[in-house]
Amino acid sequence: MGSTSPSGLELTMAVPGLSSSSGSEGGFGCNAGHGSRNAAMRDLDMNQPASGGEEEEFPMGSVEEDEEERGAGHRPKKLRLSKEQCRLLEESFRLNHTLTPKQKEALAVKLKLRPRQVEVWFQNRRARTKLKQTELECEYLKRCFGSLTEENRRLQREVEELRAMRVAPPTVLSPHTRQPLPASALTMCPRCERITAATTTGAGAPAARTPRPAAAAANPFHRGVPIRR
DNA sequence: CCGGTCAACCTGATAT
DNA sequence: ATATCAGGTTGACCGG
Repeated sequence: MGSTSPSGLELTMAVPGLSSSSGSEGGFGCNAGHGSRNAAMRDLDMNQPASGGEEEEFPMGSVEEDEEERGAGHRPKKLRLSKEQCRLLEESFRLNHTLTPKQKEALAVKLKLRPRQVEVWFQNRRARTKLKQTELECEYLKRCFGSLTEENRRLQREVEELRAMRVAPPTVLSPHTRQPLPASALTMCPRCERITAATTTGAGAPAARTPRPAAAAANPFHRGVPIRR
């Protein structure tokens, strides 16, 4: 739908290429919710006894009022936290994702909320942060899967081509004995792209090399991987 | 505390 | 302009 995702969650993700956000902006919902949700509209909610003009810092209707409604058997009208309440909650969440009972109490007093409401807010915030993070990880893994699948397909094709070509492995002579080495004893030097005898001492001393076949460019032996048969 | 869920509330799109 | 709808957000609750 049209709504831009408002969840400006601060996410830390152990996923390459997905660095966590700055965390400075936005926070979780509240007035940031639904993109352009304007404050005028928002704070005319049940929290506000319709005070015109400037936003009230901590709209009441949260602490005591809903007790009766709860008793009456239906949910109390939904509380909407003010910008300021959200800001403070976000701020303390940034400092700490969990609250000690003392902190909870203090924050509740400061925000004119019940400690239970503060507690619930933190629980929801943790849960939704985690959810968002999981979604990101999921996206990342999907991309990984995609590129690995593609790579796999490519390699399969290469194997098929190779099989079709039926190329004989190059003959490499031992630098010591001047006798042909078995293919299993050969590796491809990734640096110089030469086939070397794996057993050769003296780092990468290039072995005598047979001339490249015509299709050298496409020669799959030149991939920097050990050559096996 | 967490995960799942409910339900109030909000927004943008579309129909009338 | 207004009503309606679909879908997203978020405060609250429940069971484990």
